[in-house]
Amino acid sequence: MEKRPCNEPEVRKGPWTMEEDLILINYIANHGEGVWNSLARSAGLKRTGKSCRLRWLNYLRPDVRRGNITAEEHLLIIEMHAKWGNRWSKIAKHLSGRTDNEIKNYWRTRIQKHIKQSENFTTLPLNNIDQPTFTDRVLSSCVPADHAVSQSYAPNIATSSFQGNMQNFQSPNFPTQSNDHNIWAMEDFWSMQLLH
DNA sequence: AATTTGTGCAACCGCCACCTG
DNA sequence: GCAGGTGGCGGTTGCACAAAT
Repeated sequence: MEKRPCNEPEVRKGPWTMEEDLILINYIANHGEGVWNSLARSAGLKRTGKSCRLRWLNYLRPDVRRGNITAEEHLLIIEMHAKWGNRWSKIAKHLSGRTDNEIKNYWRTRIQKHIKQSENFTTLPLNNIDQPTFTDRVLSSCVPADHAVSQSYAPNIATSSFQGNMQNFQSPNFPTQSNDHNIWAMEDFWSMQLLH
């Protein structure tokens, strides 16, 4: 057993449970946001204020959108990152319902990875590059629409038992498939982003 | 079928700026 | 002006799951 000073409150870390989510949502519904440390204490959560704030802003807020980044959002992220660099919160403000954390993850896992791959390709002698194959790689490596729909869509919220417990709580809207309208080819994105 | 490797993402950490007494 | 508390931000880590072997 770990020893902890007896006057130091127990602090939970790691993944949030459904019960904790419910407590936080209900508390905020009744008392509003703000002063996160005292909120955590008052709500009876064994979490830091920071942890509560992060959980609320990134996952529990009713207006948070999760799931696939649309083609339009993808373009915006690239444009704004070119303009502002890693100012994720600033970028997130221009993508309604998206969080800085989500954009940051998206950039690192999809876009940055792709750019690295492309850099490796460009270091090859030109006559070694099979152009169609290169294009295929670009197309397949980072297509927003290829995300599994709701692949990780707020699993706690998505469960029916959770929704059953949540009166007056609107679950976030699923983003519409970008392919339903406005079809973009990845060449459009990367020609804009990589070639200048 | 079992194991290893790669990937995506939720959550934490550390730093800094701002506010208040 | 200073110290302590708090919020906000970007970077990093750890874990679960998928894909490859």
